[in-house]
Amino acid sequence: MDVPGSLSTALRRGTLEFCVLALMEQDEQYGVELVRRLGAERTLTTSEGTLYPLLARLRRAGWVETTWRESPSGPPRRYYALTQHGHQALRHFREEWTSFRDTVDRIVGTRAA
Amino acid sequence: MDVPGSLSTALRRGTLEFCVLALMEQDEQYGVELVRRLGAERTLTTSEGTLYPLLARLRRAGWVETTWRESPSGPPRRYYALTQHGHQALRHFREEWTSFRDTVDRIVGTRAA
DNA sequence: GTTGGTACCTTGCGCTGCAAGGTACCCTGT
DNA sequence: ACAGGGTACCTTGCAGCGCAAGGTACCAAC
Repeated sequence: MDVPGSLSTALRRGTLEFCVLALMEQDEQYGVELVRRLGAERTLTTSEGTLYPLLARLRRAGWVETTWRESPSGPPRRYYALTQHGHQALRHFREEWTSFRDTVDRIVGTRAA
Repeated sequence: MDVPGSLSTALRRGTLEFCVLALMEQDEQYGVELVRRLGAERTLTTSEGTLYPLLARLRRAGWVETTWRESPSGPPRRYYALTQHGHQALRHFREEWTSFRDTVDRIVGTRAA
């Protein structure tokens, strides 16, 4: 499928994970809310089929902890919050991303003004 | 393997392809030379096992054309040059990348100064 | 008690980067 | 002539991630 969005799809790889961490940095978040917030970003729009396996990986990596909480209306939600390792991973990503971004900008000639 | 480079590995996905196109934008290039030039970029270092399949995809996509040329010393080289479709794809990527980059910068808080 | 909304998760697929391995050309030295 | 090292091309099999599609379950309202 070469739909226009497929380019973004490839770009998301390896980045989405840390965007999700960043979204949980301030306050704990639950799955559907994360899908909604990512959906608000054209280039990060994704589906539950992507997000839940991703969240499971974050849990297995020890980067997030989860807590079940009642919902004001509807089934209970599983809330995700960063652990210390999660904060550390996010810091590491920020360095790695900055370096990567600058390199790509230089090579493809899209350096920010 | 969680070697430090594995983070970059994931980031490369979907970007490396267009960095290669950009490297061929001015002058035609051959495989080993591309590996060398990418190797000079810490965050883009890759191997022939990555590059040759990638170049084959670019050819199949009609983004590049190739020409065999004699080498001053050693076996002949296959040179790659962008087609019109290749230039178009690169232009499209520049827009997509810029948008993606800005979104990630905003969300993870790494906006360029 | 059925319908619609919310919320969680899994399965199977395709694509891409990688390590490792393989083939072949060319020059130099013996 | 031929062995060895450098150069150059390419393939195979594996692993990881995003995705579409499908599945389960809770809750409120009618």
